[in-house]
Amino acid sequence: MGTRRGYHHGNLRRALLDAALAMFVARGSFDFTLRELAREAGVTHNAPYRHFAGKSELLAALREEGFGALAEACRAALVAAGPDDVRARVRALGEAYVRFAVGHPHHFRLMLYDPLGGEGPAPAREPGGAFALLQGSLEEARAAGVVRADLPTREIALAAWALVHGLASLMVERHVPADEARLRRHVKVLDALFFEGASA
Amino acid sequence: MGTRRGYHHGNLRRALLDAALAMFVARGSFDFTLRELAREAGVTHNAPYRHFAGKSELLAALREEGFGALAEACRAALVAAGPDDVRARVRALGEAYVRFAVGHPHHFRLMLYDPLGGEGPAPAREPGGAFALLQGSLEEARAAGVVRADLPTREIALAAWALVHGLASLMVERHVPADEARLRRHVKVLDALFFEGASA
DNA sequence: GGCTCATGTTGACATCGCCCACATCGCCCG
DNA sequence: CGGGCGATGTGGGCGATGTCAACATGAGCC
Repeated sequence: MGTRRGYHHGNLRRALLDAALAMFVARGSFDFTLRELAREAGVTHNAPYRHFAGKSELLAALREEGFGALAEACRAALVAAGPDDVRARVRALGEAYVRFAVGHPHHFRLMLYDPLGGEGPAPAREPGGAFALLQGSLEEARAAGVVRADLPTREIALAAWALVHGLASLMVERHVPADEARLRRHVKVLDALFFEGASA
Repeated sequence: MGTRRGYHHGNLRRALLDAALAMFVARGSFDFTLRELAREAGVTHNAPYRHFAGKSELLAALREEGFGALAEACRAALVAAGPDDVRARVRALGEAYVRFAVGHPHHFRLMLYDPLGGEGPAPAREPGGAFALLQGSLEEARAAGVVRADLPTREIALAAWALVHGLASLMVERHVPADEARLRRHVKVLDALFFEGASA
């Protein structure tokens, strides 16, 4: 990790982010200390301030990374699902979303846990474009005529997002055991709820 | 608030909890300080330790209260919905859940945000019995024959919970604007997804 | 080769969490 | 009714933290 060669570290920013992530994988919480990260990186207690204005800014950077990773996971799931079966694409998306959350619970929590910005105007930031992907896939599916026709696409998209995000959240917070079987069943339910006819 | 009459405060515990709640309504975060709460309550920096072993224990107490309040809100919604229309009962539950979250975002966040307990065995704590209520209502509905028949009740219950919890979470985290219209539409979607035939 | 600016260091201060011993007071029991 | 005891709050202290300001170092560019 913190293999510095001389006076300068080389890539302290990265090292700090990694240390922070490792820190709250070890504990369950985000209450690490900046000085601790500095020590971990082999640097004095003030070096981090050259890269982040404070703890909150460091967390924001991590959050950003998390959003990126989630979006990437979703895109990867889409290409893995192939372009043909629009219905399978939606399922793949939902599954990837939950799987990311369960696989990176700390990142997911952090992303979820923006400090509320002080009640200001709603930022309306969305988790890494995942919702846009989902909405797009649902539009494909609708165009293909497999989506149930009694609800507008926009509402279905929000419901699908909530369904998936809800399970992810419940599993990450361990209100529901995060086992594979449950995940698969949930995706099937999602399929049954939003699509018409038997699943593939 | 902190109207103490003499050496003793009278109800410091309550005062501290209220102060803590007020504190992260003011800011957006839980990073208040115990000393600050003590000042707010008009006692010295060590008095809180007579009531809570530390900050985490105070937060746990608040969480507990939140769970209680949520369960109460759900029960109230059930009685308000009346005993007859089992389908309306489910809708009322979902609506109450989201409404609670939107109405008490800090409490909801706090409840959501259990420090992960250090990766130990899943506590499987459920948000104030809300899930049990939902499951019960869905069983009523199934017995009445209004629930879609192609999915087991257990799965439907989990999906309904996820759907509702997901929207609550998305709204609290402001990924989705928390307006009334959206809430109502979402409840309608929930109804359409899980029940058969047109809604009342 | 020297300048400059980003990066890291050193020192300092107010504050925090938590530990200690001590003070005060409500309340029970004789 | 009065003494004592346990619960509650006080005061002081220690190590650690976040953040500020001044200084040191060295990489890159001319």
